[in-house]
Amino acid sequence: MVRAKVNEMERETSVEKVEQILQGAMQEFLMHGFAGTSMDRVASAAGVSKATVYSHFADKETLFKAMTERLAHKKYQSIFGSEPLEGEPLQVLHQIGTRALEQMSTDQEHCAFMRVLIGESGRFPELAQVCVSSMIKPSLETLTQYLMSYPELKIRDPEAIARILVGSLVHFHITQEVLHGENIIPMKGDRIIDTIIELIQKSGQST
Amino acid sequence: MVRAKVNEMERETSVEKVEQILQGAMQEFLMHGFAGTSMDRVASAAGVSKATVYSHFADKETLFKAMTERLAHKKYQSIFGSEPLEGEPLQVLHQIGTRALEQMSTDQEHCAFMRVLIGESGRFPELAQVCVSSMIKPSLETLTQYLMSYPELKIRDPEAIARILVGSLVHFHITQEVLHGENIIPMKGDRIIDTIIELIQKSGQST
DNA sequence: GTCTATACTAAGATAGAC
DNA sequence: GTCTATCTTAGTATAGAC
Repeated sequence: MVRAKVNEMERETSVEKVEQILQGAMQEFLMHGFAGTSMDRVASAAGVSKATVYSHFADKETLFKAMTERLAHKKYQSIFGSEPLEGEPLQVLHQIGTRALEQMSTDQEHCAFMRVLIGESGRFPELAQVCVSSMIKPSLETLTQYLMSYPELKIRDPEAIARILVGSLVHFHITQEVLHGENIIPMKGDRIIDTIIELIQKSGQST
Repeated sequence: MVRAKVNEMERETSVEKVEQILQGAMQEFLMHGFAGTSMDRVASAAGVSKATVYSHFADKETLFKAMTERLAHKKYQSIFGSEPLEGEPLQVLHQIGTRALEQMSTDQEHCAFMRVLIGESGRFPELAQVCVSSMIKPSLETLTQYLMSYPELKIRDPEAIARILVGSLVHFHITQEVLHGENIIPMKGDRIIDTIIELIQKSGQST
């Protein structure tokens, strides 16, 4: 009885440490990238000793991968995890776009995550693929499914439209916030969304 | 006379070295990022000693910035430097899109450059802005001007359309090649281009 | 201007005490 | 399981010879 309790507590303590380490790792890796991050700083940010970090993660690379995969899942949830919207399809698309832009520009973590993911994709190709599978693919599929469920929109290639929609918004985010272009090529994000919706709408009317 | 000649030769030798160093720096920085690159390897790749590198560039950061700015200019030229296309506007747009996708997917350097630029944009915000000014802004402006010069296309917001066009294609490149998603979410780039052209065309017909 | 050799610092990883 | 202290390597930058 007592023995079991102790084991349980030990396990919980350990889980807490792992959580702390992942938090600290996230903070440092997101800020400085893989090569720019030192294990000393990770340990310090996590509030544990460096040896403790190494007792839970074999090496820097393992820790980095664990951190990134967890974050990919979290980021996908934060954009597509909310309950599905109901209503007129074009209006729903408008809301989805607005919500996505809002999410990306509000969340500083998202900016940092994009930098690290893309920046390290050459040295960690499998990791980039995990993120494609767990974030981008489901996003595109969800959107495609939605578009296909409204034949009255008369969309000839829903997959391509989904890519155009996502691509335009993500690229807008990259130019404005990730690359700090807000003051150089200023623009309201709404114009992108409005224009795409307008294009989709009119393409359905024509012919 | 002789004195001038010697000066000239010295200067040329020096310019050659600078060129070598920038070449070596490009190779290393593009492959390993800023923090992941060592000045030893840069010197080695350039075929000069480390001290020579430091005699031409104050420090690692200065060298990195010089390399990046030069490359930004080069990349812009390679996509928008070719002579302007003539012909039916929608067909020209199609050619521009195809050429851009072709360029990006053929040129391995472009992939690496995107990784570094985005990956380091948090630590080098001014550098990212230089690239926005010298690559993205002129690209968008050129396209916008082109779209505006054909009022028969009946484009309501040319700037937004330019962003959608560029954004869709660049994001496609990012998902497929930069993030290695080709086998996870396969798609022919032509579908993106065809669909956008179709949308523009139909939006002009409608109403 | 360019090289070799080196000073100095920081980083990844581990040994050994508790 | 966790910590402090330490080993070892590697990296930035410079001094001094030619």
